[in-house]
Amino acid sequence: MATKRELKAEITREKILEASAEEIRRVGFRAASLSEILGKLGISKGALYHHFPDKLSLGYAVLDECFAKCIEESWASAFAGDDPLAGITKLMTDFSNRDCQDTLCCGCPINNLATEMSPVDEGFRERIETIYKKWHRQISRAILDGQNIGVVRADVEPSEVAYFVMASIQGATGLAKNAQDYGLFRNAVKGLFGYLEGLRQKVA
Amino acid sequence: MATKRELKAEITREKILEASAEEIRRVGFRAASLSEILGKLGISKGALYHHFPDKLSLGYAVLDECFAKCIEESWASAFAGDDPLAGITKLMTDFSNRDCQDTLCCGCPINNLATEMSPVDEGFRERIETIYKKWHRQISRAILDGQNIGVVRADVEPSEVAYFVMASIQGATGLAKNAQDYGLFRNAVKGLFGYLEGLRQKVA
DNA sequence: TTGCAAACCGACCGACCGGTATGTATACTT
DNA sequence: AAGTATACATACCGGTCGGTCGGTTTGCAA
Repeated sequence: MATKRELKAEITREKILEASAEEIRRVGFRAASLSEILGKLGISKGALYHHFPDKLSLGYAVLDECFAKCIEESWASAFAGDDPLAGITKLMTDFSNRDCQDTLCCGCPINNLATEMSPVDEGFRERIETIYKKWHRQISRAILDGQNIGVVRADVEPSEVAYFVMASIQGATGLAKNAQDYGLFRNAVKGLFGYLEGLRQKVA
Repeated sequence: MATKRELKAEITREKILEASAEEIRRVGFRAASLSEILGKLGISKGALYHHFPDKLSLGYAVLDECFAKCIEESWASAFAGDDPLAGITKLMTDFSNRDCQDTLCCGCPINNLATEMSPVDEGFRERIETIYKKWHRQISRAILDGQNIGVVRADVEPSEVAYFVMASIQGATGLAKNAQDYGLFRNAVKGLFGYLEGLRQKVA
C-alpha cells in the first residue's frame, strides 16, 4: 500500500531525477551542480540526500531510469516490421524530423556520458556498456532475421553491421552537435541509407 | 634572434603545453587541474600565467597546437595515392594496429573536447568546427578525385560520403573507448570497409 | 658595472563544490 | 491523544578550483 506520504516523497524523487537529467544533458555529469539543480526546484539539499546517498548514485539513477529506456524503446519499435533495413531508415528519418532542437544542442546523452565518464568511473562505464550491448543485440538480431527471410544479403556479418550502424549514428549526432547544424546529421545518415541499401539482397 | 632566455622560456611553454595536453586527454578540459599539471612539472603557477592569460587560452592552445595537426597530417598522407578508398582503408587498418593502448583508453581527444566543450564554450566549438571542416574537405576532395579517374562510383555525393565516413570513425572510437575493447573498433571499421567497397566503380 | 625587464616563484584569495549534522514539521501507527 | 519514524530544511564544513599579486632571480643591453 502507498501512503500519502510515500506518494509525495516519490514525486519529490522524480522531480529531482528529472531536473538532474536535464542538467546532465546540458553540461555533463561532473559540471552538473547539485546546488543549481536544487535551486531551480526550490528543494533543499536534505531532500536530495534523503533520496540519494551521493551524487554518483544520482547520476546512475538518471542514466538507468531516464536515459537508458530511450534507446531501447525506439529501436524495439523500429524492428516491429519484417524489413530491418527499412526499419532503421525510417527511425532515422523520423529522428531527423523530430526532436531537432533538443538533440541538436545537447547530443545523445548516453554518448555524452560515455565520453565523459567511462574513462574515470567504472560504474558509469559498465552501465553504458550494458545499454550498448542491448542495443547491439537488437540490431544484430534484426539483421539476422532479415537474412533468414531473404531481405538482407547472406554474406555480411550481423554483428559487424550492428556495430557499424551504431558507430555511424553516434558519430553523426556528435558531428551535428558540434556544428550546431542538424542538416549535417541528415547528410551523414544519407550515407548510412546508402550503406543499408547495399546490404539488401538482390532479387534474382 | 633568439636569446638564451627566450629559448628557455619557449621550452617552459612547450612543457606546460605538453603536460596540459596529456591531462586533457585523460580527464577532459574542465576536470584538468592546473595545480596537478604544475605539480607534475615542478613549475609554479606564476610561470603558467606568464605564458597563458587563463585556463581557457591554455585549452585553446592545446587544441590548436597539439590536437589539430594530428588529424590533418595523417589524413593528408592517406590520400597521397590515387585510390581514396584504399587510402582510407589502409589508414584505418594501420590505426587499428598502432596506438591501441593510448587511443583505446582516452578516445579521440578532439571528439572528447567536442562532446564536452562545444555546448558550453563557443571558442572551443568554433575551433573544432574548423578542424572538422578541413577534415571534411580533405575527404570530399579525395572522393571527387576518385570519381574523376573512375575509381569511385559517379552516383554518390562526395560531401555526404565524407560526413558519413567521419561520423562512423568518430563513433567507432567512441564505442571502443567505452567498451575498453579495441576489437570493437576493428569490428566497426570492417563495416566501413564494406561500405567503401560498395562505393567502388564496377569495371564493365 | 649597473639598470632593467623578462621569467618565474609561491603565498594567498574568494567562489564554489559535494557532503554532513542538526533541527523540525507532519503523516502514520498504536 | 501520544509517540515515532519519515521527509524534508538549513547552516555549515573541509577541500579544491582558477586566478592574483608582490617579491625574487637572472639574462641582457647600455
